[in-house]
Amino acid sequence: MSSPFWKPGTEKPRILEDEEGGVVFFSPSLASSSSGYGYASIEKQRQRLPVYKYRTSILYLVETHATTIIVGETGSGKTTQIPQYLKEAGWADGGRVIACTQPRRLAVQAVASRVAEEMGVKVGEEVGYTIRFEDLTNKGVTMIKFLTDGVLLREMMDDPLLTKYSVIMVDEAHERSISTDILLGLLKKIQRRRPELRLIISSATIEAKSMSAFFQARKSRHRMECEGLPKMEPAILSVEGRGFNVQIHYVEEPVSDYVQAVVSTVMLINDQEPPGDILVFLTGQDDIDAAVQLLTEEARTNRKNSSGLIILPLYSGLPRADQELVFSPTPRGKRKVVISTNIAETSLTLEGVVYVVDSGFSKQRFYNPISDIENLVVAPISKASARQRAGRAGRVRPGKCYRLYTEEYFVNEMPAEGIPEMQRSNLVSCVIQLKALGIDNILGFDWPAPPPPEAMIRAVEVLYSLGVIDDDAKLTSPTGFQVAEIPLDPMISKMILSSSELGCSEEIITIAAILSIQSIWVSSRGAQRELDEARLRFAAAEGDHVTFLNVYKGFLQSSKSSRWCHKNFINYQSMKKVVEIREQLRRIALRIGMVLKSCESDMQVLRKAVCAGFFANACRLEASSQSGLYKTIRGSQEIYIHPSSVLFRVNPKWIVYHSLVSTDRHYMRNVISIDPSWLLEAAPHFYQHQRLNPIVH
DNA sequence: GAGCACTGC
Repeated sequence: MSSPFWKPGTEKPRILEDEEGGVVFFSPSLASSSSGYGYASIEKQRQRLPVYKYRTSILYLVETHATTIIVGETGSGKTTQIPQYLKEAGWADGGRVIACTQPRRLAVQAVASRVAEEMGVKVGEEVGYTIRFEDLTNKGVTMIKFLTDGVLLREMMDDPLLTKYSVIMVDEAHERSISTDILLGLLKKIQRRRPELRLIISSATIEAKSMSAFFQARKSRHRMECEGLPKMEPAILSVEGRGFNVQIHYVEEPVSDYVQAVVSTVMLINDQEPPGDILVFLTGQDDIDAAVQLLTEEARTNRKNSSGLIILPLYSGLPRADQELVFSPTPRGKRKVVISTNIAETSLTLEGVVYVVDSGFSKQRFYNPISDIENLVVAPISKASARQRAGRAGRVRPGKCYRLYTEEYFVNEMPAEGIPEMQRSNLVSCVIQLKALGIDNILGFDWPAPPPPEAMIRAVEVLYSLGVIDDDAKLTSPTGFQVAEIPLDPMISKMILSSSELGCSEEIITIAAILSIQSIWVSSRGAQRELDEARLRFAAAEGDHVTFLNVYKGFLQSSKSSRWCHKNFINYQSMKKVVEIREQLRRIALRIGMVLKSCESDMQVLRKAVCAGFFANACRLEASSQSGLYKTIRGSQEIYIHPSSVLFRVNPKWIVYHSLVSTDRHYMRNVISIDPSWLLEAAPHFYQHQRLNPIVH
C-alpha cells in the first residue's frame, strides 16, 4: 500500500488513482518528486494496483469479446490503467484511438493528467482529453483520449459510427446518468455495424448482470459467430478495490429527526473515537445549515472535548472560497466535521475522513410527464449509494460508518439501485439528440432502462409544437437540424433561432447563456436585503430576461471585473461561464447560418423571440386575484411569480416563464411580460384562435 | 416574500 514517495510520519501523497474521478489535489511532495524519481518508480506504482494482476485477462477478454464488463471497486486503478494496457497491446496502432468516457469534466482532466504523467508525456500529445470548451488532443498523435460522455454523444453527430475509435471504455456506468444511458444504447447499435469495435463498460456495482443482459445480442441472422470476430456474449470481470475496511454501525430504532440524530452521532464519535475527520451526508442546504448551527452550539456548551471541532458545510451553491475550506488540512489536535450533500459522494473526494455519518436520504429529481413538472424530493438512497458513502471512510485507514437507519431496513427495504435518471427526467433534449442521430423510432429504441412512454410522448409533443419535428416525427429542415446543433434545451435553441429573424440575436444569445447556468447572483441568505437591492439596480420593467441583459452590459463595462461583481452581488464565476457559453453559441450561430444582429433598445422584438421558444409557458394573471395567482394558458395550472423575480408584486397580466420551482406552491423563475397576440404569431398551431380569443378579451 | 441534490453539451 505504501508508495515509494511516502514515508511514515509525513503527509501521505494525495490520491493517485481516484476511481470516482473526484477533485484530485496532488501534494507538493508528489509533484516535485515525480521528476526526481523517473519512470521506474512510476512503473512500480502501476504494478501495485489491484488491476495489474488482471492485465493479461483483461487484454484477452477485450480481444475475444465485443463487450467486456469490468466491475471494479474504488482504488482498483481501472480507469488509469486499462487504457494504457490497451495502448501497450496495440489497440492504438494505425492511427486508431482508445476512448475513455467519464460523467464529469473534472474527472476527465484529472485522469488524463495522471495517465500522461505515468506515460511521461504532455497532456494533449499521446494522451489527451476533450471537454466542453477545451480540446486538448492532437489528431494523429493522441492515442488515449479521455472525454465526457456528453462530448462523445456530440461527436456522434459528425461521425455516427465513431470510426476513429478502436475501443471505447464507458466508465462509471453504474451512475446511470442520462448521457451514459443514451451512449450505451447507441454503442450497442454501433456494434452491429462495426463488429471490430470493442466496448468496455466499467461499473462499481454488481449491476453488471443487467448490463450484460443488455449487451447480449439476440441470435440474429445478420451476425453469425464467425472466425476473426469477437464473441457477442459479454465477458464479466471483477477487480477488487484497495480501500480499507469500514466497520458499519446501524441504529437500533428508526430515527425520527435525522438532523438531530446527526448532531448526537457526531458528538458521540468525538467523545469516544480516536482522531480522524467526520463526513456527514445530509440532503440539502436547509438541513445542512441547521445541523451546522446545532453542532456549533452543542460544541460550545459541551466544552469537554468539542473545542477541537471544525464544523464546515459543503454544497454546490456555496461560494467558491467556502467550498475550498473543506480541503484545507486539519490542524493537529483538531477534528474536521464536513456536513455535505451528495456532492461528496461522487463529485469530490475529501482526504482524511475516517468516520462517515449517513442519513440515508438525498434529494432526487422526479418528473411528472402529465403535469410536465420536475420536482426535487427528499428520498431514501439505494444500497449502492450507501456503500459508496461508507467507502468514503476507508480511504486513508480503516474507518467506521454510522448509518442512521436500521440494519433490518438496509437489508430488507432499501432498494439495491437508484432509479436511472432517464426514468425521472424531462426527455426533450434526449429525444432531439436521438432524432439528430437518425433514431426515428424513439419508442422502439433499445434503452438500458426504458423511460416511461408518457414522458417520451410528452417530449415528442413539445418538439412538435416547437416545429422541430414534423407529422412523421422526423426532424424538420432546417429548423429541427439547427435546434439539434445548439447544445441547449430545445426551447432555448428555438428562441435563439427566432432571434435571427427578429433581429435581436446578439441580445438573445446573452440571455440564452445566462438562462442555461444555475444563477448569476451570489447565494446569500444572510444578506438577503442587500441582494434584493442590488438586483433592483439592474431591474427592467419588461422582466428578468432584460434585467440579465443589464447585468451583462454592466459586467462588460466594468471590464469583466470581479470587484464589480462582488459589489453588485453577482457571482463572478458564473459570469465568466456566461461569457464562455456565449462565445460558443456565437460560433455555432454563425456556423448554422444565423444572422447576428443587435436590436439596440427595441425590447419588443426581444420579448417576441422569448415567446417563440417559450410560448408553451404562457400564463395569465387571474382577474379577480389580489394574491398574484396566475394560471397557465395550456393546463390551467395555478402558479405564482417567484419572489426573486423583478416582476414579483408587479404582476403583469401576461407573462411567459423560463422554469418552475415546485414546493408547496409552483413558482415561476425568470419571467418576462408579453402581449398575448405574440403567442398566436409564435405558435398559431398551438394557440388556435378559438381557444385563445375568449381569454384575450 | 422564498429557496436551489448533482452533472453535462
